Amino acid sequence: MKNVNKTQQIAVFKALADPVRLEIIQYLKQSDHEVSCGEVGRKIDISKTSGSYHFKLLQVAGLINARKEAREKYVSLNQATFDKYVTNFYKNI
Amino acid sequence: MKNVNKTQQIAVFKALADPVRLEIIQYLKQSDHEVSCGEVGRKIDISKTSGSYHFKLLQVAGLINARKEAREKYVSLNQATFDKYVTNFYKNI
DNA sequence: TAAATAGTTCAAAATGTTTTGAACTATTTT
DNA sequence: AAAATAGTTCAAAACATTTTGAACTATTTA
Repeated sequence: MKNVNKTQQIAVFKALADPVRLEIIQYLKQSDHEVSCGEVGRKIDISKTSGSYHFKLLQVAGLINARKEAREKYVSLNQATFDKYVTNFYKNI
Repeated sequence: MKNVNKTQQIAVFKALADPVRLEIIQYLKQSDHEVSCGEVGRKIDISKTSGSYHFKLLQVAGLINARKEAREKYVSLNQATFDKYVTNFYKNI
């Protein structure tokens, strides 16, 4: 695999292989600006503990950018990771 | 998600989220012609039971085409599925 | 026709992931 | 200062995936 880290490649696909996380990603894409974890969690109706778990996984995979401001954590999609590990996956195998 | 089946979308990412299956896919891509399950299994050194399990998952996800000829099963990548569910994923969210 | 080969199926064991609730930290509001 | 809000951490429970070996079917070779 060209230029990609195999461990991250698998973390990316694992992160995408879940309906809750796909909903999160969907919401973040259509928001197209930073939103708080709480806002996302409310919209897709998951507990805050579960949200915390899923946001962490997405973050470790590099699929989201996260920034903590005071009490709140703001997240947005990291397009570069999608490009490198998803969009260009087939080409780079 | 535009034009994609959510259940298949998740099956695709689950199928890709495993090191053994990534090796299989890698081998199939560089072979660029049909190869038997046995040949792949030998190259990446997995038991035939395990191979059978992984090839089935790839097949159910639509990522490989499979054809049984007599004793042997020949497989190849299904590029259309990669295009639709992986390469175009971000665009279609 | 017996033995070998390719692959599948099944159930059990081993591993890994996700959800839950309680307890926690840090910040903001009353 | 107390209460409320946003999010994290932890351990346990619930659930899902993967590996293993034995038994099986079907085909080919000796």
